[in-house]
Amino acid sequence: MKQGLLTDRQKEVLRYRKTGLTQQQVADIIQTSKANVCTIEKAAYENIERAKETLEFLYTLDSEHLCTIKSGTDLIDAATLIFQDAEKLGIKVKYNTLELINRIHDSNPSRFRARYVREDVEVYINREGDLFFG
Amino acid sequence: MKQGLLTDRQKEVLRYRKTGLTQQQVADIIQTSKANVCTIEKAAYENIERAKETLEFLYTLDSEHLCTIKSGTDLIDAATLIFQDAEKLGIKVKYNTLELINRIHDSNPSRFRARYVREDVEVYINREGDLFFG
DNA sequence: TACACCTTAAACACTTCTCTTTAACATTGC
DNA sequence: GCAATGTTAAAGAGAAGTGTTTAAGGTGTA
Repeated sequence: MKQGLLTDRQKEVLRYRKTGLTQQQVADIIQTSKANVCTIEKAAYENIERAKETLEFLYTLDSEHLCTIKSGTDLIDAATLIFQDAEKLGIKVKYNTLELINRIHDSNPSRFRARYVREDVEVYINREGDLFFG
Repeated sequence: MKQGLLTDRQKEVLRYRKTGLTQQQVADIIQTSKANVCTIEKAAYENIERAKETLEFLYTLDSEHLCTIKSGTDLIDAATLIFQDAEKLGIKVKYNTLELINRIHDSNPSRFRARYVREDVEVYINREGDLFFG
């Protein structure tokens, strides 16, 4: 079984690139074309994305769906909604309003503009009162 | 491109199993053998491991290993330990104790129960004092 | 012992990923 | 313009992962 998602080739490229080398320089070192370095690097980042998505799924696995924050909602109203729905389930949310709003926003900043939600956000909660946003 | 590392089949099995069903019951529902459910479930957990290893690699790419927080440690003691070890390396941690505890906890809430660590957590630090937990 | 539950190994068809080359296109800075 | 950097698409060979069956081996418990 492969260790991690990244191949040796992909790690090699990422390490060299991290030191500041250009794709061409890396290509010269590992004896291939710069186009290939680009492809390998891209595949590596796609794998990293997939790894993140996988762990997100894990979080939602021991959580249950709490509510959906509809597009256009004000973040402050969203927080109120979350507290209400959590209370219905008898779960105490681990965060206060300010922390909660920051957490929602940080989960994927591009989904918000100013205080407003731009696209539906699914909210999950576990028994400890942790929240996840999908 | 597949979304995440897990196949639909693997997620399906994990979800059913999470509800408490036996492998045989899941097998009946998804119309296959219990041996196959076992195989799929195992593959799913291997994929989850690989996802974790992948992100660990990412952290280590521009960070170095700082310490390991042992299972059973109190989060407050963990924070103290981190500050001490960072000082040994001559690196100033970017966070105060409260922020630090929140960051550790948020890195993967399921690894904690109340103030205690449920499984070992690897801690990485970079020259800017950013912390990562694997 | 018998039963329910879980795990493992081998084998197979099938699909997907990986690395590679080649050739073209986009962006930036001189 | 042109040189350097990075990106993309198409195509192919080889490698790796997936779901499946069958058959055997564990573990725990009534």
